[in-house]
Amino acid sequence: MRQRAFCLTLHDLDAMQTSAVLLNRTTELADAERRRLEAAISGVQTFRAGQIAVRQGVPINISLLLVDGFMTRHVDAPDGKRHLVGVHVPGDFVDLHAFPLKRLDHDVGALTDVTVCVFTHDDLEKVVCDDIDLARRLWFITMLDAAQHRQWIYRLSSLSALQRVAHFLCEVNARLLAVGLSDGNSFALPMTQSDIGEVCSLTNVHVSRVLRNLREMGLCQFRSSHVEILNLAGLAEIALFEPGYLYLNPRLAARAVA
Amino acid sequence: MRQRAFCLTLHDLDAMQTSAVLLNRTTELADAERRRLEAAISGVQTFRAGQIAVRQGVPINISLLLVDGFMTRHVDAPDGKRHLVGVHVPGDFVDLHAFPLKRLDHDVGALTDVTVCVFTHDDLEKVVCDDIDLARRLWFITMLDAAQHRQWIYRLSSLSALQRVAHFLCEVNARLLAVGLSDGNSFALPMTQSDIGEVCSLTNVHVSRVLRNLREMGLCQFRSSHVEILNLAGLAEIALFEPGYLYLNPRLAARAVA
DNA sequence: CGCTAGCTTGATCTCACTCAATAGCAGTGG
DNA sequence: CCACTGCTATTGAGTGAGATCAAGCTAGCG
Repeated sequence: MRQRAFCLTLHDLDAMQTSAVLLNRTTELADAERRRLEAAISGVQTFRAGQIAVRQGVPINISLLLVDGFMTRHVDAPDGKRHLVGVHVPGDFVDLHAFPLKRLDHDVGALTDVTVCVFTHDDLEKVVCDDIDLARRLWFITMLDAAQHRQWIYRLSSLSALQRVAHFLCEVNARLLAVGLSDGNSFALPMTQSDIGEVCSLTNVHVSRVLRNLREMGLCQFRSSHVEILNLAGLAEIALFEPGYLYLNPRLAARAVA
Repeated sequence: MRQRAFCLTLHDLDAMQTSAVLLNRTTELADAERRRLEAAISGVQTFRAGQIAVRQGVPINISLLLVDGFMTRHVDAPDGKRHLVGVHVPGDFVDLHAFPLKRLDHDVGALTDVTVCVFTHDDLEKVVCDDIDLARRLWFITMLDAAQHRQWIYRLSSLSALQRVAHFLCEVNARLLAVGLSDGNSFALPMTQSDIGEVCSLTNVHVSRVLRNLREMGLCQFRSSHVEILNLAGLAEIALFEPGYLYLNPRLAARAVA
C-alpha cells in the first residue's frame, strides 16, 4: 500500500514558514479563504526521493499539497516503464483531482525528498460545502493542471528538441517565480538530464547536446541541479513560450518572459 | 467575436431524441440530476465545420455541451499554426472548464458541422449551489478531460506511429461506445488522415502508411470517414490501450478492449 | 469537363536514437 | 588512504523512424 514516513508535525511546518509558499500558486486567494483552507490541513508527511505517494487505481480519500521538493505524475504502462505526464513544484496541490475522481489513472511519485500537507476528502467536503467561492477556487486549481497538460501536448507535438527543453525551463521558471522559488532568472531544479529527457520525450544523450546548444547560444545553463537563465526573452522566444496557460497575474506573466 | 448560427430550438433538439446522447458520457448520473441539468439548457446552437466556437483568451460566460458532430481543442501558437490538443465527441461538455477558468488557453473549433447545447454560467452557478452532488459531478467531468490529456501525452511521448494511431482509434471507439455511437467495432469518424496526423503528431503521408499497415495486419480499416475494427483485442494490444483513464463503468471498459 | 481535396506511393533526407567509450563525482568499504 | 561501484554527464559514430518532396491517383462537385 502507500508508503509513508511521518516526520514533521503541523507545528514544524509553521516553523518552516511554509505558509509563505503554501498556496501562493492560487493567486487571488483571499486571506480568509487561505486561512480556512490551512485550517483544514490534517497533517504533514514526507516521502523519500523515488517513493510512490499515490498509486494508480487505488481508491483514495486524501489529497496532498506539495510544500517542499518536486513530485511527478507518471503512467505505469503495460510495458512496465515510467512515463512522465506531469511535474509538480512546491505550492501545487498534487492530487487534488483525486477529490472528484476518487482514484487516479496514474501514479504520483517523489522526484526528490518531499514534504506535503494532507487534506482528507471529508475535510475538503466540508470546506467545499461551506464556501462556494473556495470550492470554485479548488476546481480552478485542478483546471490549471489540465491547462499545463495541454501545453505539454503542444510541446511534444509541435516543438523541436531544443524548443522543448527551452519551453520546459521557461515553464518551470514561471511556476517557481509564482511561489518565490525563482528570482526570475535562476532557480534550483533538482532533476537529472534523464528526468528532463522524460519530460521532453528525449534521450538523456540528446538532452545533454541540447543543453550544450542552449549554453553556447548564451540563453541558459543547467549545472548541478541549478538553472541560470542568461537571456530569458531570447529563451522564451525560441521556445515559443507564452505563459497565458498558467493564468498568472499580469505582473508575474510579464516577468515570466522578460 | 464569437461566430454563431442559431438554427435549432430546444424543441427541435428533443425531437432529434438527443437526450439519449445527452450526458450519457457522465455515467452514473442519476435521472433526477440529469433532468435538473437538462432543465438548465438555455439554448441550442450550430456551427459549421471549421468555425471557431470559443476563442483563446476571450472572457466567456457560457459553456457548450456537444450533441452532434465532432469538435477540437487547439492552441494557436505564435507561429500561427493550429496544434490539436483534444478531440470531442457527442456527449462531451466541450468547454465546461471555462466555468471555473472564465477564459480559455486554447480555441475550441468545429471539426464537422456541429450542434451544441448552451449553458450560461449563471445557470450553472445555480445548479452548482443547489446540488452539491451534481456540482461534484461536473467537476468530475472536467477531470475526465484532464485524464484524457494525460493519456494523450503518454501516446505522444511513448508510442510509435503505428501504436499512436491504434491507440487513438481505440480511445475514440471507447468514447463513442459510451454514447451509443459505436457498436464496439465500427463507427463513423468524420476526420481526414491529416486530422489524425495532427492528433498523433504525424504527417498525413505517414498516417496513410500506418493505416495501410493496420489494414494489412487485419486489425482495422479506415475508409471514407468510417472505422471498422476487425480485431479489437489485437488493436488494443499493440496500442497498449488500457481504458482505465476513461473511467467507464466496468461493462463498457471490458467492451472497449474486446 | 476541369477543379479541388483527400489519399497513395516512391525517393531522399534529417533529427534524434542507439550504441559505445570516457570522465567526473559521491558514497562505501577495506 | 585507495579501490570499487553506481550514477550522471559528455562526446563520437552509425542507424532508423518518420519527415519532406514530388508525382500520380481518386472522387465529389460546380
